[in-house]
Amino acid sequence: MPSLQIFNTLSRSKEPFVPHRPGKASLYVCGPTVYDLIHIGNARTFTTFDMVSRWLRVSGFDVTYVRNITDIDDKIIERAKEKGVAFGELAESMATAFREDCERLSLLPPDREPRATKYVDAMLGLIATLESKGLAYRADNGDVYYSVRDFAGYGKLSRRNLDDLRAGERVAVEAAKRDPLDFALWKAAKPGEPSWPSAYGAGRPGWHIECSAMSAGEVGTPVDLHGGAVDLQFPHHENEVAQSEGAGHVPFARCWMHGAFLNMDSEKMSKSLGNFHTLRDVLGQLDAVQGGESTRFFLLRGHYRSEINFSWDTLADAGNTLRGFYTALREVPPAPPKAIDWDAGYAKRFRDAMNDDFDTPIAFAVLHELRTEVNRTKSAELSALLKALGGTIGFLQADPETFLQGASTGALDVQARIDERNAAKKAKDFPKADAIRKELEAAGIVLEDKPGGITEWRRK
RNA sequence: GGCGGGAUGGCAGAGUGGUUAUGCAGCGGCCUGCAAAGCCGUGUACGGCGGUUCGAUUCCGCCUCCUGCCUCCA
Repeated sequence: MPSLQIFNTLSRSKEPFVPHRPGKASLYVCGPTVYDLIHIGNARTFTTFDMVSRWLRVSGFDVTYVRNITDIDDKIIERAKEKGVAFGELAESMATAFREDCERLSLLPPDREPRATKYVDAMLGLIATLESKGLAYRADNGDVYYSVRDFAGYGKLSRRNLDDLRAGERVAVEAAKRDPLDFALWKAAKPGEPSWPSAYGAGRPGWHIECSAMSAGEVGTPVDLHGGAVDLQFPHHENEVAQSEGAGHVPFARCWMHGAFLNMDSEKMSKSLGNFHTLRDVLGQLDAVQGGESTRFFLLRGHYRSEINFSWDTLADAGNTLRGFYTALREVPPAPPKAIDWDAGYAKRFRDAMNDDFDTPIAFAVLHELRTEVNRTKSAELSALLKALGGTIGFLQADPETFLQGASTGALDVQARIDERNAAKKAKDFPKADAIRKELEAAGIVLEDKPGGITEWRRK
């Protein structure tokens, strides 16, 4: 049986997944900085790792999934100031919004969701260790920096040569740094800013140190899998490695996973380009019942290491495809669930695809073939298998009728109109029956006459 | 300047040295009072130029174009 293979950024190749402790799997994902609502690109990354954590569990691992919340950071301070609220208040409200957003996409809550503000002591401990090893220094401005050139392995994750980097090209270099590439571990507090007491004076943690501290604190080192989107590869993850391994946690992570971007019109989303959608914007345009899973499907039907392009058309396309699955489940009600036999047929092919670096496009192709066979054979067993396989990565668990009928039809009493139409049909008044069909279609409702005089309906 | 990803049929999206996934949309057929759903059938697409090969979309070289990172970034 081919075991799970994962593309490791460290080696730039697929490797068998072998956790540090047999049977256990630890997964640490860099979570949101809670200064604003998440956008559809963030949603892609979190959905990817939700899929990963589910598949690890299905594969039999005892999984500990950690996804932190960064609730102290420059952007939070800045945004809170603009809004005239305490930084903690803003962080709390955005964390709540994040939780709601995750639910809409059927993201399971992680096992642990540590917050940076609860880890300040651990971060300071780490900084002290780095200082004692000569890897950190206190600068004249009160900040504490990591001395990048003193860590021999710097650049090994992102494959960068220190001398090739163009530090300061886009952002002014802080004058207090010994080397432009050094990064802040601890920032001295400016007046009015939130701060914590420390041996370096009042201040707050730098951006990268929290993940080093929280990962080690929650699951120890090495963590089996550490994930995020590609943009975190450098500098964030590179700096995490420098901090943790510099402090003696070697290796910090056994396998690094990086998800590709979701683009807008083939370009990276960014606020300055104005091509930016929050997840809420997107879901707000979609059917309230179908939108969440349709979006999840849209996000996972491409491979996680391939870029995907956002457009309303492809989103709608994903929704159509998903409806096809639910139609099959409606027409052929699944038999009671039972354990999946992974050693044969569709399940084996599905598993082999997922085990090949989470190849969801192939996995869905298998599901499509299974769907066709369900429709052809009307087998309740196969229908149950379809639902079960979909369920392993968080799909097809809704009631088919509920899903297909979508959100509220408002004041329209669909069933009353169907009854009227059926009466007309019985009286052979086909013009009237067709008029009712057209009227409902104009309202976005499609009627499907079934044998035995039953009429079902669904959202167009 | 350094390092990286990619160009596949109308769209989305895999994969492979030769039988060229899968889906959505379209078209034809069956079914239906008409539809819808479903099933069946249908589309010889792999950026350009060379090379290796009996044979390349798949390997190699060059070129063109798109795109990412180089301390805000999912």
